[in-house]
Amino acid sequence: MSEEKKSLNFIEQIIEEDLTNGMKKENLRFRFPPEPNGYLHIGHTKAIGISFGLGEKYNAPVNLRFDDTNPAKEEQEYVDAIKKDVSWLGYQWENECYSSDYFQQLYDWAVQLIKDGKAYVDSQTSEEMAEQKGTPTEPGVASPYRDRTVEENLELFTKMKNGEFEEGEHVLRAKIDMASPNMLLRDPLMYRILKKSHHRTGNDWVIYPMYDWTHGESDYLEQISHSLCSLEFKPHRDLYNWFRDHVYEYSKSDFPLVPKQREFSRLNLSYTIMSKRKLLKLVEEGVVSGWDDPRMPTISGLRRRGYTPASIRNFIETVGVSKRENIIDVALLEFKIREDLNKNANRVMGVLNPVKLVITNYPEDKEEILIAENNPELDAGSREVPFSRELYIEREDFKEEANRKYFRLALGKEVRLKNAYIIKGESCVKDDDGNITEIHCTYDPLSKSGSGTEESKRKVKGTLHWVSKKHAVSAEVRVYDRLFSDEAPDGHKDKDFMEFLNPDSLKVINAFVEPSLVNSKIGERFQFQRLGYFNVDDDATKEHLVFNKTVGLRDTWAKVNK
RNA sequence: AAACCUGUGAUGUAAUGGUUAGCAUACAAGACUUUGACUCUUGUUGUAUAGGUUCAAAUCCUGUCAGGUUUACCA
Repeated sequence: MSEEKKSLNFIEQIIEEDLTNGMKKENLRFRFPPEPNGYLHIGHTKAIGISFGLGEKYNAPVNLRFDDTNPAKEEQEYVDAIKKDVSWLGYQWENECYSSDYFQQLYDWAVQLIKDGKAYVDSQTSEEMAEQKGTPTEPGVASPYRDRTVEENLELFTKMKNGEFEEGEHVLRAKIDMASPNMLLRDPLMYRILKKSHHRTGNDWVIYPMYDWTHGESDYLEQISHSLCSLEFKPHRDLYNWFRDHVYEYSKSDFPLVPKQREFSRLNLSYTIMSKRKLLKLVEEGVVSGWDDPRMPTISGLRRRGYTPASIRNFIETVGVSKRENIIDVALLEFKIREDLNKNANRVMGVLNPVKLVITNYPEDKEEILIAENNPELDAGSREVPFSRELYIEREDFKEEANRKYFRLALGKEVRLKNAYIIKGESCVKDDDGNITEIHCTYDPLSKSGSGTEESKRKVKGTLHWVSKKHAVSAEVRVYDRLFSDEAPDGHKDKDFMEFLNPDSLKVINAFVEPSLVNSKIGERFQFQRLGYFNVDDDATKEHLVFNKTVGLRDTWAKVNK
């Protein structure tokens, strides 16, 4: 535990600096502010990890705030899903907040701004306003309504609030600077009329505050010390500060602390997309089965896929925080889940691509119960696995002839059956098309695993997993591949991300697994030895087992074999 | 040719002017192995570029180049 050696990321450095400049540690407060218009994805876990991580590090409160200022897109379903996902990741929020709870306060402040000549009602169309806005290189021009009197503005704004106008007739704008090089400062909108029911406030309001007017003030009301967001909000910072500084003048006695916005780069993962809008499209077009499809980069998808909260948190930790654009190799995420599951998942045997193996010198009616260790990494005990004359092994684990690089079963070659005996390939049976239907072998009765005999200690190069044919339990196994075939599916200007969909991202297999798995529970995770990590899918029932392949084991042989 | 932000191996990040630029992943070679896994050992690749300041620059300054962001009644 060398605390002093651990380096700080740039946000931690800012906080440390604020602390040395006199900010009290008790005043540290953070927030995670999702809009409830979709499910959380792996990209959000970075933001979650940063703010909640800071909360843990400084023992400071972190609010979960729903940024719900657009009734057209937000739904309770998403609120529930977001809360579930954040909790599942293992974070606890101090307060559950809603921007919509601040609508009245925001309105009151807006009225004050109008009275101070800092805001006005504009009555042009959005097209007209867009035209006046100018471009980054040319200044904008003032709206003809910019100099309305305070009285007129007040009257119009009140009528807007009272629902006396239709959508689009008027908006409230902050009066800042139409010539600012920062386009966001060219009299940004504060309110628009939206005659839609809100998931929390119902029909109480027909004017809704815009993001910029809402977000910073919500931070201020909650007395957030550091408001952390992603880089695309950097240009908003000037506006954040403008609003904040005015509101502070109105309310500093009640709310003395001034929040500070800082920006970090968002997370991008290779071979996937991270846009809610695009993920929604995958769901709506039925490309995936839902937001929690195991191929989705959503938290709910990863959860269903078999990822653990710890693996995701470790991943985020390793990725770090900076201000540069990045694409993180999905291999790192896979490493993190393997690392966790290798340590914690019990080992079992299952055969995904079965071929029959007959041990010709094993007695017809004999059955044995063999002992198999659950997890060599842990003291996780052992289980019983039935063994008999006829087994299933993987089709890839047998070749009639093989070179010395091939460690598996071949005619005349020996391998060990995991937890069982050493066998030797003798012959195989083929159908009319030349496909192998049955493999015949002989076994060495003295080589039984753990028996302590000389024969049992013999080294053979290969070890195969297997399932006793008579005792095998059939199971549906869903094998996933990446959803997109391109490293950056939405990184092409000339091509739509849908063009890169991988048609083979899901394969459904009928497999045979060892009988101990009939008692497995939904969500339970296992290592299928030599194959990978699998978990029990939500669709599984007692009668019909369903497994998801979380991730394969690292496979050096597959690389050599290519 | 606007403003702002960002450039460190393949990827991500560290070094906060001061030893051979560290760590993780990835990749490669080997050891071990009743999982071709895990673990262990070893190895390859890097400070965008040109100047400047300094005894000393990845770090500070200037130019160049490259990438990103901003022109929603979305957040």
